[in-house]
Amino acid sequence: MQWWRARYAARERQRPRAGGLELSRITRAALEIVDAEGLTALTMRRVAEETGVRHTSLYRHVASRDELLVELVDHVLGEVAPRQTGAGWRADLEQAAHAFRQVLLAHPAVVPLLTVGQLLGPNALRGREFGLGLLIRAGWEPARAVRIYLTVTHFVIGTAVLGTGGAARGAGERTAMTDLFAGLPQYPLVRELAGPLNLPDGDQEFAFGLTALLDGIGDPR
Amino acid sequence: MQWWRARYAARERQRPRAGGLELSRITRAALEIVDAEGLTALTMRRVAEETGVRHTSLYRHVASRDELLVELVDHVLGEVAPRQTGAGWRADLEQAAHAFRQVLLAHPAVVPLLTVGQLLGPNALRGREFGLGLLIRAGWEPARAVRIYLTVTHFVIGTAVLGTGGAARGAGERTAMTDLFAGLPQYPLVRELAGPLNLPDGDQEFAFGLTALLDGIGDPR
DNA sequence: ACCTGAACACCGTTCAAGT
DNA sequence: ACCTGAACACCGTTCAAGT
Repeated sequence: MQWWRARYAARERQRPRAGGLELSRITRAALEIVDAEGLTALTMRRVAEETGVRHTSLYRHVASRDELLVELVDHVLGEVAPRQTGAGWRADLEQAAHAFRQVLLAHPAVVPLLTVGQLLGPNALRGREFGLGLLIRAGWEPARAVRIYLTVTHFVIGTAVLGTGGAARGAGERTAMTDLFAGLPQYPLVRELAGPLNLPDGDQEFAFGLTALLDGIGDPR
Repeated sequence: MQWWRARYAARERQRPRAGGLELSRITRAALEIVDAEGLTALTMRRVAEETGVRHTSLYRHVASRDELLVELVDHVLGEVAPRQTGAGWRADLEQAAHAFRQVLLAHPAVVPLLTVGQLLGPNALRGREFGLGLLIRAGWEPARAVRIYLTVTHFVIGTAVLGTGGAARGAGERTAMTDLFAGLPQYPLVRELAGPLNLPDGDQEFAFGLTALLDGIGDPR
């Protein structure tokens, strides 16, 4: 998207009135709503209500609801704070992946939004720079570093988006599912393994997958 | 979701009038709309128009738009036809993963829907049975088989959902992105690697990730 | 430059009424 | 049992008018 270039330019034009609206207030209100009540609760009217303004005023700061969502995503990405462990590139990468995952788990309603477009906001780019630097300093050839960076990033987002969909199910739903399976004799394995299949252990699956992925990737050179 | 149990029951109650509506006609119309014009074009009014009926009639066959989406997802899953290669469990699993991916690529607008809930339709369960059978026959311990099956399945869906978001960008958008990066000196690596970072080679990334994943998983025992 | 009020087109869903 | 028509509440977005 060339959105971000236009956004960067639009922000310069902004000259907030004393006590008036600001983009950051809108984004913050949006995140609060979404954290508390999910994505469907995030309407322009609701955001306006929360920021003490009429909903049509929002269009002065944001071109559309979609643009608000893009801003929201990068705002959340700003919470990721990867650090160097001093224990080598793989430990650094694993630490960054876990830090990223933790932020996503803290804002499950935002996660689906990470899949709709490219992540090109300032915070997303900061993360890219960090990840690529890590891998290149470790000796990976640039093209390979890009591949590894994208693969791991997509793995983190992918497991998060699938986990939060499934994580919505409580214990009640889980037993209902086991009941459902019990009534389907045509799928013996599905039925027999209903327990582990329906256990929402996203963290273990994440750790298993990340380890396998990095084991398979190996070392530079 | 206990949806499916209710759905299975509701279908029994159905007694279609000659020339009347049928769930399968609704689902097929929905897929056509979504394939041609994307998910936002899939409104109840639009589906009704396509099936030659008033939009309120749809609620006789489907409880809500969400339920229509669930039916649509399982309908698409029905197109996946994994087969045994005779070249071992890993080849079988890779073949199934590719077959799954191909179906998802053929219906990009449906892909995001695979992330909203559990996949419990009849076609989804058929796929589970196939995948689990494959792994258990290969000698994997049941709990391990479940883990591997879910990890690979989630990998396929995850890369598809992220790829189709990025795949929307044409050549024009790609150069616009490279231009954007060129103007951001604070991210030297992002800037230097803009080419590979913005090249939409989802298939290669998929192959790379799947190979790494399975390499890392290793062999049974 | 920013905010407001009225208005538009478009949703999903409900329900009483017909056959 | 299935289909229809009218109606409801709720969206995102536009635009002329105010300060």
